[in-house]
Amino acid sequence: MDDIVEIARALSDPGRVRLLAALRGRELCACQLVELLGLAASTVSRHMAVLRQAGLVAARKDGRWVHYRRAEGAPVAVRSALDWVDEVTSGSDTLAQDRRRLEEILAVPVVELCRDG
Amino acid sequence: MDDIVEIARALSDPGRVRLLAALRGRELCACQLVELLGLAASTVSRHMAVLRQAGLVAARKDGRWVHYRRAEGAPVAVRSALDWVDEVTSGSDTLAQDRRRLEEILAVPVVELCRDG
DNA sequence: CCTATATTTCGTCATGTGGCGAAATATGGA
DNA sequence: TCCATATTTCGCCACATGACGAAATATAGG
Repeated sequence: MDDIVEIARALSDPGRVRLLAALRGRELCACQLVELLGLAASTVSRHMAVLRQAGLVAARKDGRWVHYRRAEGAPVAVRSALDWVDEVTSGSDTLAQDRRRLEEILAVPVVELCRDG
Repeated sequence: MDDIVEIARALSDPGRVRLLAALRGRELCACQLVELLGLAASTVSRHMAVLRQAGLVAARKDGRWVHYRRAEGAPVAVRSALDWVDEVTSGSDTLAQDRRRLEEILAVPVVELCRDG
């Protein structure tokens, strides 16, 4: 039961749901996520730690950058939670806006994005 | 998105998950839920208010008693959330214990249960 | 009408959470 | 080696949350 509660807790914040939605089908580095949410890097880092702790996302370190992606081969609780998020977030206006903003972010080289903010 | 977050928040407490699990396939009155969780009546009442606010359960007043049940004909977000809970809680030890305890509680007439606590 | 009782609301307290900036920790490159 | 920079950890503050008991609110029944 604790795992369900932990997963639900991870999903009980708008920022974290936006992060999960952004990570649908792709890998993003921390600075891209910071840019998307418009929060302090430390705050986003904490959010990602919560999502990782719940088993929803995985991290891969590549030099100075950390790339996040959704968990693969995760237990059923996690997988169905992610499916639930996808199913339910399809009609959200905020997330549609995030998707557009993400296109802009992805157009900028990562190095430049991080340096200039 | 707000609805997802609200649902997730409602599920992010062990007591509330236990309440939802107990309400699977049956209606229970407040005092039975109080007895099951072993918390103060006021606390359980607040939990039920949270679950109701999220659209996960409905209440029916019958004289002095209030009977709670899972929401029916609810939006997709709610229905799939409940499915997720059922899917994921099947192997929980705490909830198995709750089911046994619930059998005992159901064996006692409601009037007597409320009066004696 | 008055009492008993089932439930909710309210006030309070301890604890958890989300935000930030500053400091600490890597790592790539000069 | 030393510097720039990407990320995390830490300390702090404001606010949300969960617990309780007491008080308020129904309602059944004498």
